[in-house]
Amino acid sequence: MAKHQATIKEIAQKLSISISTVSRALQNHPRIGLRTREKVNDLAKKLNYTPNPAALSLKKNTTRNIGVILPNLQEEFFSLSITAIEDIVSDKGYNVFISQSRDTLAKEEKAIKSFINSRVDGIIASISAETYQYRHFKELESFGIPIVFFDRTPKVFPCFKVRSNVMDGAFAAVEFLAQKGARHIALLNGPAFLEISDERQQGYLSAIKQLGLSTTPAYVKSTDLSTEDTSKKMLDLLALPQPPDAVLAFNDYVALDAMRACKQKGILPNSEVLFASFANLPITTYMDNPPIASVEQFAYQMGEKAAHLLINVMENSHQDDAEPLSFEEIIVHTQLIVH
Amino acid sequence: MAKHQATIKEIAQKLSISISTVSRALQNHPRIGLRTREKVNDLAKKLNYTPNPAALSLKKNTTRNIGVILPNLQEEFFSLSITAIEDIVSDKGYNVFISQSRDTLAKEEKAIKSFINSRVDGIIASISAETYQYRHFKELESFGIPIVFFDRTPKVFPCFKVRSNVMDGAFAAVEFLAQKGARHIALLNGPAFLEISDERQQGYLSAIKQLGLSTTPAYVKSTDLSTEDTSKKMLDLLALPQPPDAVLAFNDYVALDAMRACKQKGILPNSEVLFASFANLPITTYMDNPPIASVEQFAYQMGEKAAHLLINVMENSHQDDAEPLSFEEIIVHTQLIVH
DNA sequence: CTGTTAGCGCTTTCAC
DNA sequence: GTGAAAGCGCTAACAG
Repeated sequence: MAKHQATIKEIAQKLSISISTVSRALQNHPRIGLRTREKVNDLAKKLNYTPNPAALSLKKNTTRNIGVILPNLQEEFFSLSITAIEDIVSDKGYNVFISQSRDTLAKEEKAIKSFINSRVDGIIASISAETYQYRHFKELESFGIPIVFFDRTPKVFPCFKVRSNVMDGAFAAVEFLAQKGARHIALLNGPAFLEISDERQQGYLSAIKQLGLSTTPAYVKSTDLSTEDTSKKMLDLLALPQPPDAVLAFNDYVALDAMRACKQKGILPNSEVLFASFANLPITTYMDNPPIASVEQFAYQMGEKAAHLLINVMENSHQDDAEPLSFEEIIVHTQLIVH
Repeated sequence: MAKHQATIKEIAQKLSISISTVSRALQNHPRIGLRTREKVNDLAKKLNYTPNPAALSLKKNTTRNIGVILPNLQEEFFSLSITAIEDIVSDKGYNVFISQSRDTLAKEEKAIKSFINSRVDGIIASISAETYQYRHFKELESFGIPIVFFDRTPKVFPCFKVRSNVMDGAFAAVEFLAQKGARHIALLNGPAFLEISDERQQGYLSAIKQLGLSTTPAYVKSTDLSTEDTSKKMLDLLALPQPPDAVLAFNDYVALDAMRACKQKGILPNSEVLFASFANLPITTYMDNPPIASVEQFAYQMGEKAAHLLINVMENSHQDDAEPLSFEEIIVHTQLIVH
């Protein structure tokens, strides 16, 4: 067995025709004789020929590879969305490079650098909990590499995004907690420079207001998403003169960490303090006492949308004549799931 | 901003020297003048030059990309191990393509095909629950693409593998269950064509024997790892004339599914039927009633070993003079963790 | 110490 | 309908 992939040249030699004829035959070029075309295709199949992507890449200045940067794959939300991305783009003949930032800016920057060096055709990213500046993302522009942000989208700077309607979700969750009797509802939010933290806060505040409840700045905490910080912030809430009787958490993991902190203080989650959160992860269905409600964010669908959007942008930017697509924001609806 | 990556040619032109001089300067070739070398390196840095991987690939017949095929990333075991793989190989300048088989043979075959077409330098794979034949893996050989199997390794066919010592783990788990008072211990095992299912069974049987307990073939079930099949097999166990008072499950997810099936039958897991399992996944620490013990398999370390092994094999196979490495099997120790 | 050249695998004008 | 040749970006003999 030849430890070797067949080339167009070999096919040409074996068939005593020219390389260009083979190339054209393989592409079903109309001006190639039917007989030649068949001969070539047959031999190609027999030799397991597939074009060398490096050669194509050099020629077409495109790699058919995309990069995906996620905070971490241990979170089911992200593993679900990368599954969707993989499903969509592999259908279109793209391969997926994976890179986890593990919620550090440094790794995120490294990932971007590495993807630039690899000449990926595009990137999908969900930013790290530490990311407060976007220089590394801006750099992509100078290389003409499109990027679609996904779920954890940056504030201020205009870009392609796919995120879910967490404002509505937050509103619905607060409403539900109030309905369950809560009067002092706290928000255990994520990092402040994330757009989706803002959205949660807006939904939270507007529900509080509309329901005639009250809140104070001390009821709104921001965790860096680490177990330690989440615990700390939860304990801060519990130490308040008037501790909350309900907490809306940034996501299910934050809720779980916060609930554990409660238990350690001898406080029963969901009886003394109600918990609601975001993501509605499948894994919580195995828990005896999960948050009483969670805002479903449809991770898989979000991944699909992000993938489709990126493909659109990439295919568009390939035609030099076409105007660059203007930045687009896709908002996926949410749905409060009561457990 | 030029939507364009700098090339060696541009550098050469701007510096009025030849392309090969630039190439050599960039590689710090000894026979290049210090002044030239500095000039080149400075300009390269200024232009953000990085070599085009497609060109290198064509030249060196190597892509610096590896492929990883896993059943699915939702399982924390696999997301942990891919993290390790990523950490190790990216350090060595490799990129990671990801592909999930979702426990189907068809997707696994597709992934292999796609990786062959992409000319990956090597593959790490954990086989699907359906994989009973290895033709697709064997095909890699004819292309000289090395593969390292990982955790879910195939039986019979010789290859590079990294797996954990689940036999010892199974033994320890059964011993623990017996110590907790169990006398009728069942094994809810994984797919039969997996080596690691065999190992579990051997450990289980030898512990049963050594402890003077008894078992019957009806106490040994095999699930295809789907929630449905696991439920069914658990219900089968419960329907036995003498239902087991303890179950050793293939992994934590299987245990959780089985425990849920018990609850649905009104049977309290871990009081009427004790559960132990494999993997010891971090997520179970959030559960109020997880399996009472789980065999830690050190997913991250296993990923590291697999990555190191693959790198060794790849770097060795590059030197045509070198003998091909003979197949090697790395066994990672396990440790029973009591919850 | 540096330049010229061929070639990795492929597409695509340009020719006939 | 088919072939010759240039070129994508880079490395590595071979020459000097």
